[in-house]
Amino acid sequence: MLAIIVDKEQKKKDIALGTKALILQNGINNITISQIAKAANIGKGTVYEYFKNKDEIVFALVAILMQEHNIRKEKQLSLHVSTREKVKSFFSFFYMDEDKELREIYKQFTAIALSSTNEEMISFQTECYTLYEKWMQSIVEDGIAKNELKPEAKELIMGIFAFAQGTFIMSVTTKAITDVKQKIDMQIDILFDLMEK
Amino acid sequence: MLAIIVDKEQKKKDIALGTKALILQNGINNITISQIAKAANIGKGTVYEYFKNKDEIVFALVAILMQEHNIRKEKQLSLHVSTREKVKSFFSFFYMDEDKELREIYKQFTAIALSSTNEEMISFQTECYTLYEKWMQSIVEDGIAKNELKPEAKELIMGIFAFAQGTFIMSVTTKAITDVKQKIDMQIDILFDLMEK
DNA sequence: TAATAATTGAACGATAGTCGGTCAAAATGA
DNA sequence: TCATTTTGACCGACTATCGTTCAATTATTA
Repeated sequence: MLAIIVDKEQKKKDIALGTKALILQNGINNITISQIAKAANIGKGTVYEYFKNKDEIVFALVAILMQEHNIRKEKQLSLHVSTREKVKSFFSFFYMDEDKELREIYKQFTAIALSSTNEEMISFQTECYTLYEKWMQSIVEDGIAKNELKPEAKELIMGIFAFAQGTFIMSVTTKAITDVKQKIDMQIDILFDLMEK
Repeated sequence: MLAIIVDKEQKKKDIALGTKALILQNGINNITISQIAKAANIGKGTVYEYFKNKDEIVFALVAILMQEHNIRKEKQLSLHVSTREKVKSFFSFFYMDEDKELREIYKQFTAIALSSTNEEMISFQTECYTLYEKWMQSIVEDGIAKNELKPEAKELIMGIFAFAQGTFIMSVTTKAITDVKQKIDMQIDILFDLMEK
């Protein structure tokens, strides 16, 4: 009765990852579905069995890479001891060389998320934000419990998240911000100097 | 020698403003050049006499509206006395109802700026950022001179700019941030409580 | 072999961008 | 003043491209 059951989710991942290099090099807006199909070794029509359109491929790709990133990040965070270093390490995504590719995909995804109003994309971003919020809060609460930080720190910390996000966007869209690491680290240092007991 | 001399810059503005409603309602990606031409009461070919593509129209539009906004903002800022209120007022762009339309255009423009690498757009954004940086610094230096603020404030303030930018992006792309005004005002209040002498 | 899943690329439709031509205003000059 | 020339502005039919659909084909399993 049943024929091959292809693991649709796995195949989606394979296709998305197969087009990663192409998307990184040219940007999703500068490549065609035919190119994508060729890169993923499938027919043009097959692309549409798995994705509604080009944007969804970037979405799938960012979701895959983010998930991998989150696993790495969680491990990375556990390596640090001081609250300040944990927080700095958390935001290293925005400048570390090893995350360069993900940043590029994330940039393109942000552009898509800003121009379309896709409920799934919003949910995904919300989930990411909520996860990071959870991490951050546990880091800070830990710091407060250890008597390293003033209680006001809790409110400020999520602000750093928005700050880093904004710094990243501006580093891409202006010439005013060249050294993202310096910018983020400095802000964290100033805030911690104010927040520490 | 010359025939009809149309003020090209003025006409560009007229066309861009003529399509404003259309772009606000549907988003630049969901309208055609033909619709744009019709909205601006010109032929399709004429659009290309003034703009290279659709994205450039959004760029022109955001530039026009930003300029107007900056004039309004400068006046607005002069109405406040306390440094804290000046800073709050500066960022009201991100939530005030009167700036709603500009925010929508700005959102679409940001999406474009993130996906294309257009030197003119980058220059424009850099100029805007530089202008705001100048304003901000003069506000803060004033506060420091009046002995309202600690000298560290200078470094922190531009951080609020990135913070507001990031908050705006996240309010659009997630469900996690609903009240942008509350978020921004709160952050400014906490920071000022720390920065004030 | 039958039934269904998966795949495919040719065909379609939409549209961004081009191009040759038209027009009217301005410049020329007699 | 007025005929002629020049030129900028405007336009929409046309073209090439590309996203998307779908009928036909192939692969797989029972």
